[in-house]
Amino acid sequence: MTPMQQAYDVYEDRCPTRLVLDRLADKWAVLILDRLQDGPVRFNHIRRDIKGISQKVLAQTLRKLERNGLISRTIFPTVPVTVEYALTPLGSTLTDTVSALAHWAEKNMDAIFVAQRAYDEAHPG
Amino acid sequence: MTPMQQAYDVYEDRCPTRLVLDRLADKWAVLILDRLQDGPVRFNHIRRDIKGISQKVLAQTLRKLERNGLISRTIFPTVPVTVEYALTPLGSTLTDTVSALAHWAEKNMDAIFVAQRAYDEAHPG
DNA sequence: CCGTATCCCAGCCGATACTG
DNA sequence: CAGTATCGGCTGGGATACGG
Repeated sequence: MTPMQQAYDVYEDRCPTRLVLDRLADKWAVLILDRLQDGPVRFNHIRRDIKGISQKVLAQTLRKLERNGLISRTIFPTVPVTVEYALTPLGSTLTDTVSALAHWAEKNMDAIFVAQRAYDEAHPG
Repeated sequence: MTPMQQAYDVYEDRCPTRLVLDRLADKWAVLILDRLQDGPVRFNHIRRDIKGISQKVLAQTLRKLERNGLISRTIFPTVPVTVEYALTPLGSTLTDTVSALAHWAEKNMDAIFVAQRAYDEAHPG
């Protein structure tokens, strides 16, 4: 049994890899992390930049990322209130790691699309 | 706008990173890929090793991985039939990349759990 | 041995409307 | 500006049963 499998048995739903993957799997999470790489950004600024995300889902996703210590939330008592989101050091190291995955994806996307077409032709219906 | 965001705009649901992430996000996918690292394995062998997965979900997940060219499916016309699943070269390079993520997760799991506890205490209810 | 067919439910996500 | 409340659709996954 490999470490990965053992980890899953031991931690069950607390397997570290699953924990991280579940966070990254959120439809907009990686995009949000990416958006924060250049520095702190306000809520509606993110909303405008990431086209198609709703207020609810943006708030939800930000909460999850915050709860896992990947981003920070800072409130400025202006009128009206201003809130800034930023990568934590932890979140910053994660985006570095995710970049490797993104590079793999870009490098191999053609191979994946070829495989998909081949599979779909070989399995009609 | 960063490359990642642009990629999302251009490819929409065909963004390479999302494509890969969606595959890895399947609850059992990474565990299956991990199980195949030592060589080809038969269906029920995987099922036994990965405790808790149902036949339906195992079959489903294997199909998705196969469609994306990450694993191969070989049928031996024995009686009863034997089927072997194995990592493709493409799948093998992906698991290498995923290992980096798994290492990050293990290395930082404590920090994540601390963040979660802190968040939950700061946000009761 | 290797699957598919069904039914069911929890959770994600979207749209819309409303508030400090 | 930065959210919450509500409703509703869709899909991933679990349980169970059946077929080649």
